[in-house]
Amino acid sequence: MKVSREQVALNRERIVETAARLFREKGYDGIGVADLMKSAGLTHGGFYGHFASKEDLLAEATAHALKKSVERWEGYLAEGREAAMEKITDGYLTIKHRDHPEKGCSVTALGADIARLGGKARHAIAEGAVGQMAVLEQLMTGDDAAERRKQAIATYAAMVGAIVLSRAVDDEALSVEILEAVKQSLTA
Amino acid sequence: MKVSREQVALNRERIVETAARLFREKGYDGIGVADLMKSAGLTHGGFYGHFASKEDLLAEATAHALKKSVERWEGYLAEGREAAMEKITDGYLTIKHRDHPEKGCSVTALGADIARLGGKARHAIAEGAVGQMAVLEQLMTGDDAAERRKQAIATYAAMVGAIVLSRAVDDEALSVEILEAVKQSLTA
DNA sequence: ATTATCTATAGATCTATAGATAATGC
DNA sequence: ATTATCTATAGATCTATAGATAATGC
Repeated sequence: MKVSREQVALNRERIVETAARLFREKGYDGIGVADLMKSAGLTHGGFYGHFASKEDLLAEATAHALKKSVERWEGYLAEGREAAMEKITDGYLTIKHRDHPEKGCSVTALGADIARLGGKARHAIAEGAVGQMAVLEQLMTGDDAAERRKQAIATYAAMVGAIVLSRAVDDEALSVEILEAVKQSLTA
Repeated sequence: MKVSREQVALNRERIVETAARLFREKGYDGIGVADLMKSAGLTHGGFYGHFASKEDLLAEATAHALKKSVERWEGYLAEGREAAMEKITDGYLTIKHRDHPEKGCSVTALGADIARLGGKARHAIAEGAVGQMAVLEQLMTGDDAAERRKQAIATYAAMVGAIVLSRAVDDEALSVEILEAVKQSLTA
């Protein structure tokens, strides 16, 4: 049942990507190692050859997802300030993002879980947040760097809060109103 | 082992309050019915005489915690706009709130869990959010009601996001910077 | 020969229920 | 007599590990 080194690397990558998706969708406690490995096309006993623990995988999956997200935002920078800001808010403050946590922001989907668990996953969140905010800083219009940094933090917090709130309420009209109000407040 | 009707009511109340604290502290999956009942001074078999399921308790505990929070905010209104706004942000955007989720905002502590679980708890969140935002609306300075409502939503989202972020990152300086930046952006 | 993955399982949870117990309240 | 709480347990999880298997890579 041994596979090639190349296949081992591919298997590991598939586990990380599957975990990034399933943890965001179901929460850390919402998916077990056995089901997760099954989704990646492997059996659960093999998991511990790749990772020391489920928490280690969470940290790696979170780092992976946030890194991809930061890179996407960084790519928008070339298109100019206004276009970049529009792409970021249009991608984030939408019904599509609200309804697809498995492909969305890890802070909104796993922030509370990770805050409780501690460990390496919290570091992954910090690195991701620093990366996202660094992009936002370049898009802010404040007079000096300190002001732009404050604006970037406030902008990111509002975006995170908007998604958490829009997912948590059972009132569709209110949920959409939250997304719209925050988007308008950030682009006004 | 039967107790008086009065005692039954007190026991039920204590279960709800214990649950409101422990769910916020440990997350919905982080505390079991047995440990929860033990914390309330009862045995776990008795739980199902009070509640149909653990999820029903979550809904009731969330509604209870948010109702108390809305009432506190409403109490500030009598003190005038600026004083009320200061009390709300000083109570929310602080290290104390960040470090004590068990006494804090249910949206930040349980929003993601509840979004996934669905059911009555989502309705409790919606009612709580509507209540908090209604208070904030009265404190906003926009020209018309529609503008003040938008401002209230954006303010609430930024507050929620600030706490989620400040808890999730493992960098103390960054965590404090987030709380400070959002507080300044809301009171500037 | 080495090792990645497999099957099987240990041991510790979890929610929910069944039936016993004993104190309330008619 | 009724019923709130108790003890005990069913049945279904969960993470992690042990040892077998079989294909890679020296």
